[in-house]
Parts: sequence; C-alpha cells; structure tokens
Amino acid sequence: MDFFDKAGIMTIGTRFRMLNEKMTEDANKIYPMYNVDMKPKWFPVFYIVSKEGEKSITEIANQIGHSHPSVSKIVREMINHKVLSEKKDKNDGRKNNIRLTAKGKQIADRIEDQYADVKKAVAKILDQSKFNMWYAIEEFEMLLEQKSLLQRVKEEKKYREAKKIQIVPYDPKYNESFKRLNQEWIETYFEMEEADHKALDNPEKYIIDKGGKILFALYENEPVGVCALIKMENHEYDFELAKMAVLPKMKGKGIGYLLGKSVIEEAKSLGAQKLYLESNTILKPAIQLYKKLGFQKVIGFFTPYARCNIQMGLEIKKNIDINYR
Amino acid sequence: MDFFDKAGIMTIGTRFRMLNEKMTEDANKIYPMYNVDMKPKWFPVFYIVSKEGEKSITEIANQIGHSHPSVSKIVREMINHKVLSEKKDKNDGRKNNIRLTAKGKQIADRIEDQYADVKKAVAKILDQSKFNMWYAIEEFEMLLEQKSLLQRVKEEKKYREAKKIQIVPYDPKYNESFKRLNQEWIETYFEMEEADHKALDNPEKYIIDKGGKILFALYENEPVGVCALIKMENHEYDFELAKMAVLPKMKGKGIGYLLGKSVIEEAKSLGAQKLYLESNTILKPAIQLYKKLGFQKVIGFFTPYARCNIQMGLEIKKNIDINYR
DNA sequence: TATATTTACGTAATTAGTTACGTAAATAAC
DNA sequence: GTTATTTACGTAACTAATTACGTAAATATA
Repeated sequence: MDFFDKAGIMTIGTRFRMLNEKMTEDANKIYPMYNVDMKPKWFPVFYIVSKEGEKSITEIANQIGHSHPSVSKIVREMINHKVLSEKKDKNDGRKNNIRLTAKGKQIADRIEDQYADVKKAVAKILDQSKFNMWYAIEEFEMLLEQKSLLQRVKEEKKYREAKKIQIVPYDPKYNESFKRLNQEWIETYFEMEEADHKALDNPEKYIIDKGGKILFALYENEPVGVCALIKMENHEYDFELAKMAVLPKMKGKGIGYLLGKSVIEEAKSLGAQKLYLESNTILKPAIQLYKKLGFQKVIGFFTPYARCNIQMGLEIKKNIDINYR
Repeated sequence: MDFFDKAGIMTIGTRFRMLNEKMTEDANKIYPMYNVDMKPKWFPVFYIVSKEGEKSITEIANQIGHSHPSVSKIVREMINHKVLSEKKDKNDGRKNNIRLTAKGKQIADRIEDQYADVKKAVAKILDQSKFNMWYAIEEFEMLLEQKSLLQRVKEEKKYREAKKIQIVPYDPKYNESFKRLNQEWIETYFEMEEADHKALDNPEKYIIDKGGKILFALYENEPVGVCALIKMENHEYDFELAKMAVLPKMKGKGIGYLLGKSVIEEAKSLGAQKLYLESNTILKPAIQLYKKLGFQKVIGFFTPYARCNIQMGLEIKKNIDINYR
C-alpha cells in the first residue's frame, strides 16, 4: 500500500499484522483440509512437543519465543481438546510436563503431509521472489542485534545535529553566556570559588588579554557550549584547557568533543606543545571526554581550585607533513 | 532462531510479533528524544492527519489498514492528549472530522527531524542487506495477492495426492465397488433405473463382453473412482463414456479428470473416433469436467435413461505422428 | 413520499498476546 | 540447618487489536 511506502518503518507493526492476519485466515482453512484439530496459535506449542517429546511449560515458552503464561493458556486449551496431557515432574514438583495424547500423535501423523505441501507452496513463492522474505527477515534481525534501531537513530541524530553546530571565537557579546554556562555546572556539583569569579566576570582581562582563547559552540546561533584556553606562564605546560561547559539539555550531541578538538587545534596553531587541565573525578563524563581527547593523568602541580582532585596533561603531536612533490 | 527455520512459515506470526516488539520498544524511546508526545500505536493516525489534513474516522481507518473502532479509540486517546480535535461534519451529520490541534502541529513540526533520522538509519540497514526486507515483504504480499497461500497449498495437495492415484483395468474383484460408487450418486440426485441395474449388477456381461472397458482409480489400493466405456453398435459414435463416479470424500483431487483422460486414451487405442455421453445439467461439476475433457453438446439421439437431459460428443484427434527420419 | 438499504461510527465483547504478582519447590549461601 | 535467592508456573490485570452490534444519518427505491 502507498501509505507504507510513505510512512516507512514506523508502520512496520501494521504491515506485519496485516500480513499475519491474511496468513492466519488461510491457516484456519488449511488445517481442516488435513483433518487436523488445530488452531494457528496452537501450532508452535504443538510443533515443539511433537518433534521433541515431553517438555515443561517454561522449556516450550523459551523455544517458541512466547511468555510462559501464554504457553500455559495455550496448553490448557489443547488439554481441553485432548491434544495434550500434563503430568507433574517426579523429581521437580514445580515442573508440569506436557506431552501428546493419542489424539495428538494422530494429528502429528496426519499433519506431516501438510508440512510438505505448505513448505512446497512457500518455497515456490520464495523462488519467484527477487528478495527472499525469509532470509530478509533473518538478515534484518541479525543487523538489529548487532546494533539496535535506537542506537542507529541516535547516531543519525547526533551526526545531523553536529552539522548544525558552529564553533566560533570569543566575542564580548557572549560574555553573559560564558558565565552562565559555567556557573550552571559549578554550582550543581561544587561552589563558585575566587578564581571562578575572576575569570567568568572578566574573561577579556583574565584570559584573552593574557594570550588565551575562548571558543563558543553555537546551535542555531545560540551559544550552547564553551571552552577556554588559558595561557600558563613559567610552566612546563603552555596552556590550560579550562572553563569547559555544555548546556545540560544539549548534552549527548558531541558538542564537548567538538569544542575540545577545536581548542586543541587552536593551541597547536599557537605553537603549543603541552596542554594541562584540572578537574574532579566525580565529573565522570568530563574525565571520559578528556581521555578521549588524549589527556592522561599527571600529578604534582599547584592549583588554586579547591574542587580539583585530578590533573591531566596532553602532548600535542605535530602533524606529519607528507610532501608528495 | 532455529525453531523458525525448522517449523517454517506456520510460525511467521510469532516471528513478526517478536520483531515488532523489538521495534516498538525502540520507538517508545525514540519519540522522547525528539520531544514528541507520541505512542507508536498513534503514529499511523497521526501521520495521515498531519500529511493530508482533516479526515473522518473511516477515511483514516481505510488508509492505514485498521478497523474503524481501532481508529475511533486511538483518536479518543489522542484527543485526551490534546494532539487531535474532532468536529461534526456540517454536511453529513454522521461524520466526525479529525484534525491536528496546535500541539499536534507542533509535534508534526518537531517530528520531521525524526523521520529523516529514522529513514537514514533504516536505509543503512537495508543497504547492508542482501535481501531488502522492505521490498521482500512487498513482493511477498504481491505474490499472495495473485494467488493466496490457501490456493497454493490446495494445489500442492492435489498434485501430491494425484501421484498416489493409480488407474487400473477392470477386475471382477471390484464389481461391488463399481456398483456402490455409482449407486451412491445416482440415488443422491435421481433414482436407479432399469438400465442401471443391468449394467451395475453384471458389468462383465453388459460391458466387458460386448467389447467395452471399465477403468478404476485406486487410492492406497482402494477403489475410489470408476468410469466405463460402453461399445455402441450401429451408431454414429463408437463408444459411450458412462458410469463415471468418484467417492464424495475424494472429490477435488482431480480423480475424475484422470479417469476421463485414461478412458479417452483407452478408446483411442481401440481405434475409436467418436465418443458419446449422457448426463443431466444439475450435475454441474460433471458437465464442467466433460467440457474440460473436450466434449461438446450434441442433440437428437435416443436414450433409455429418464434422467438424461443433455447429450455430449467428442471427436478423438489422432496423434500427429511427426517422423524426423 | 414512505420504506428499505447503506454508511459512519460509537460501544461492547472477544482474542491473543503481554506484564505483574503470588506461591511453592529447588538451590545457594551462610 | 536455617535463611535467602532463584525458578516454575498459575492467575489476574492490561494492551492493542479485532468482530459484533446498535443507532442515527444519508441515499436509493418503489
């Protein structure tokens, strides 16, 4: 139907249901042709018990991919129709062992011809198909197992949104955002300190004028993330990566990574060789990000921040300049 | 799963359900990612109304392939969530026109990104597949529309059973069957006549000894069908095809056609050129069969049978003997 | 114009599955 | 050996669809 093509995968449920209804309707007429007292919904249970012999409710449920209450109900129906019989397990009083009755065995016998006929009929359909539905479903299930639809959609979303993020250099008009974004997370986990106030209230004086940089991430022209590069004087490290913040509702879009990468590039272009940063181990996603950017734990440096309990460093690799000429 | 491969198409319902459950679970998590107040089961209704504007309950139901009560309930839920609004049709008081509210329009707007992301995610799965599931289902549906599973299974059954049918020549041990099979249908529709008794009680004398033939159809070595070829003396036609009968519960397996073909072959090998038969038009399947065998209506011959209201004839074509030497 | 049929759609009952929960038996942990 | 946890499975409640049915409006028919 046209609707399915337009609306796509989100309607797969309806499509499956309709196809299944058609098949069930036919199955309902096929069983009597073989003189078999069977309902389509009984079939999976019947098949397992007839092919593999006595089985408990849970074993059947696991094999056919139903919940155990479903099997319990189907088995009850089939017992009422004298197709199955039940018997408590001798060694395990919880188990209810299910097996075919004489009538069930008779059905198993008669149904063999039906299996053969249905298999041939379906094989002919699939042979005529360019895209074998049986294999297609198997393949689809396999690919979803490797990576779920949810995961795949998340990736597409992240990718699409990342393209909408712009990294721009410092501009006084973002001063208020610079403070707000940082204050937000600092006050969530810690308290604002002396050094915070200095840098956040006057970035121009304390960061830019001292040879540092500030980069902003814009989403639809609104600042949603920030990261600063602060010049370190008389220090083994050239710059400190600091004041990194991302708007909470914009997390998970790779903005932090993008800012980090950009700041490192910036440092490189300023001739920096070693970057330094301070953080706290309760900020797990941040530490994770720093590691992803290449930072490793270092020790022994002085810090003015009370909240700092981890220090990290990164050696910037020079680009290897391959000259093909 | 192994179970599906072994048990085949009769478990397609379970397989569809499981795949659908997995997708629905993911869909439930995907909608909130886009800030959209939507349930997977609402989606088809939402899609139609958002893309095509105001629509009545039945129109929606037809387009998305649900029953109208289903749409009625879903719409009620969506109205409670302020996603849709309803309004009686001005010109037709039975109709309930459904459209998006402001909130619904906002959702339609937000969901566009989701469509794009989901489409890309699915496209990547299908591109990786050797058998494209979307096309595969479409193809399968199309092939089932051309000929239903039921029809296909019937054909396979007929073919398999036809192979189990043997056509054998007259043997006195089948005398009782010869009478029973014919008496059965004659007494169902008519009454036994003088000529019936003669032929059925003494086939050897009245048919075989006069240069005629009787063929039996055996199914698992039991006679289930019969047809006689009666020599016609001083007549334009060489033989009469008569006393054709098939056991009622064995109908629909092509036994009649097989007997007819065999009898015609037999006649040909006896040098016959024209066959004749008598019947009654209330026996529609029989007349149908005679036509299929090549008989055509003829008129004006004498008959001893009261039940005869149609006479038919067949000119036997000689095999064209192509000699390649 | 009156009457019969068809159409739209809401409510109720049914179906085939699910999850939630409780109980009893078996097994593991201390 | 007692206690805690896990397992088996039945019952109850829920879900998302269906079919069945009734009513009212619209349309066709005589």
